[in-house]
Amino acid sequence: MAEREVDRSVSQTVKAQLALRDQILSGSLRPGERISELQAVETTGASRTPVRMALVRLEEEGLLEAIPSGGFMVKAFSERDISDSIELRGTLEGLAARFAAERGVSARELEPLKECLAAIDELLRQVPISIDAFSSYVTLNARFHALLTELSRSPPLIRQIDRASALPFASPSAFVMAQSALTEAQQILIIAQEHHRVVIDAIENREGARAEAVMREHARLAVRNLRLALRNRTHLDLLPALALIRTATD
Amino acid sequence: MAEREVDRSVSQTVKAQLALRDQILSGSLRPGERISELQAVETTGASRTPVRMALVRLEEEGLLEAIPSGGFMVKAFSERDISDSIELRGTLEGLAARFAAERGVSARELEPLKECLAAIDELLRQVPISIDAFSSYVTLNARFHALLTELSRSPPLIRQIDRASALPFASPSAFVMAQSALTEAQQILIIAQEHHRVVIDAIENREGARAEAVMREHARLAVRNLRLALRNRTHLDLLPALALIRTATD
DNA sequence: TGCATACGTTATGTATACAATAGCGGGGAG
DNA sequence: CTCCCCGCTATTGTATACATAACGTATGCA
Repeated sequence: MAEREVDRSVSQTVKAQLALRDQILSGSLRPGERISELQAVETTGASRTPVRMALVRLEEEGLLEAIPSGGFMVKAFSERDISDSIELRGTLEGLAARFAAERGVSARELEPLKECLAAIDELLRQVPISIDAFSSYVTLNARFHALLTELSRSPPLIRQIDRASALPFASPSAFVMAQSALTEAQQILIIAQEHHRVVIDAIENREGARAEAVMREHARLAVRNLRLALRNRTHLDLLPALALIRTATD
Repeated sequence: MAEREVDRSVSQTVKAQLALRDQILSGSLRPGERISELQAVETTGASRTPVRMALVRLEEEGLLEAIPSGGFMVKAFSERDISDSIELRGTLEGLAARFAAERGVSARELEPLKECLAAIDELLRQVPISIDAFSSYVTLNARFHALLTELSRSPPLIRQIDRASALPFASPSAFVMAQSALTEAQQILIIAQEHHRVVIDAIENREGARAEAVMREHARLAVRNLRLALRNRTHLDLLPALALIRTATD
């Protein structure tokens, strides 16, 4: 271990996990490909023990699959898997929105969400939206959804939604992007923004059923757009997550 | 490792995971208590590496919580956490039922579910139900729910439901039991059985919305019964899972 | 020529040794 | 008497050595 550079600021396990996840999502490791521990040790700089812990975590996270005879391989997802995951996440977010509405949320708690909303409005104002602005949108959208989830005040639900979001394709906005050119995508984002606005309103007025319904519709919109996107296959380069789709069988 | 008895039929990691889960659910390890690796090594018979892997898996499973300064502790759950988890699971099962209904299921696939149903009917016929019969019921009920989940044909959803069920309190029937004496519990089981029957019927007739609704109602019933059960505190000895409730704050 | 078996290589599963850190207890000083 | 600091101990994080099983290849026999 003479030349091994050890970064003590973060644990080796976390470092390995991040590095491996990166490799998977960037496509360096292809779906179905077996992950060699030895190779992972070389590329991550950690030793076998933390690498193995990282592999276990990534398996639980859903990115890897255990091979019966031993070791792990990168999981492959069908288009159906991905659209189901989006709907799944939407269903859970719907529950979160309902919990938030039923349990009551103070105006102060809604503040950050409204700020988020305003920031997104600002981004969507420019037509056509720029790539940079779109990238900001993705971040803000993720923030909005995370904040919304928090409003449920339900740790088990929040945890589960995190898990469902772990697979990167759970970010609906990225798929919207895939659909077509930016100007067309923007129209869809504007509809999505409308959903965001409605869910806030429903929560404010403590209308649980409406809050839930709109989040589910929100996900259904994302699924429809994913379908279209995969037909068109434009801007797919913006979607590292789609590198995980390799299976033809559905 | 002279005296170490190694059972080569299952991996040490799995063995350790099962043993630790058992200790947690049986209450040998109390919520909030730190799990010592060394101690776990002694009680499980595996060495530190597989024990650590097991701990990571149990953390991902939700039974353990990582301590910032290192190590793991047994997670504690509030009553709210548990009822939310039941509702969460019911929501996911509702989605599964809807998928099954919408995507279509052959009569042959429904066969095992109907057998399960019949077996449960048989058990419920004797009044009052015996403890043994109740125990069989728990098994059969779990089987029914697992089969139903499978019908969705959606690997991501199935996976997520498994995760949501990992926490043992997700088994609604066990909570029903907690409510009161067996004869009273039996009445509730009969209602639950009616739900089972309706969901099968809805799936057969491809009524997605109805299938989903009944599963959610099924979960809501379980939540109501949990609330009652915790007021009455009878038969709690049948509920090892409740050993996980320790927090007074909700 | 093709298949089966045996051997070797390689990778994973397991165990343990080593390193570092956090928590605790004791002792000293204010 | 109390509080703070230093050092020790116990426990986790990391690295590596060892065991074992699987896969591939080569060789021999049918």
